Amino acid sequence: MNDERAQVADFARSLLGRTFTGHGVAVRISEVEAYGGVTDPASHAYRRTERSEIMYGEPWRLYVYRSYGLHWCVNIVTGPASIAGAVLLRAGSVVDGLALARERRGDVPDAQLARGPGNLGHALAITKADLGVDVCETTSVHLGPMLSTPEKIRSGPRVGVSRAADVPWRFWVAGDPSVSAYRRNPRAG
DNA sequence: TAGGCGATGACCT
DNA sequence: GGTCATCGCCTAC
Repeated sequence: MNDERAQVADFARSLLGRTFTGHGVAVRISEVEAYGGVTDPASHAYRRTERSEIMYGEPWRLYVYRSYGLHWCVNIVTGPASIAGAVLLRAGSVVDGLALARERRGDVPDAQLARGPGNLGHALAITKADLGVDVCETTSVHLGPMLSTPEKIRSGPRVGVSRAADVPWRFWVAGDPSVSAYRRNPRAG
């Protein structure tokens, strides 16, 4: 089981530096969080419900959910299906479609266009309509190639989760200005 | 069927 | 540093 959990963390790290395109805007991924599925109390897949069902299926699918009624958060299902792992895309820097991203996000500094999971989803115009798409297919939402290997990857506790908050499964590119600030969930103890 | 709560972000002091 | 908007989903009744 530990090996499978390590796979999810490796998957998360491997996404850093890759591009992710959503409806005409592309970002270079700078921050992610890994969720270990059935063995991870912080994961939506910890309980198998209709919503989390997609994480028990094929890897490379998009899992989109709404947070606090306002924000769309973007996850990539990693597999293996036996543990229902997924990786949350938390932040990135816009590398293509800058004008469109600015239009969607309004008057904010470029480094903040896709800073934080809600903002990233907004900049890429990801909604529930994109739930379940295969990100390896070159459609309006897809995962692109590695732009450049990140020089230094750092890790730390995940942001905002109230359970298993001390598991260091947040990974980010050191020094990247688009990485969001760490904030601990007040319920995490 | 009702109530509680959250993998957030923006704005306030 | 603290507060709050806002609504879909999950759980308990």
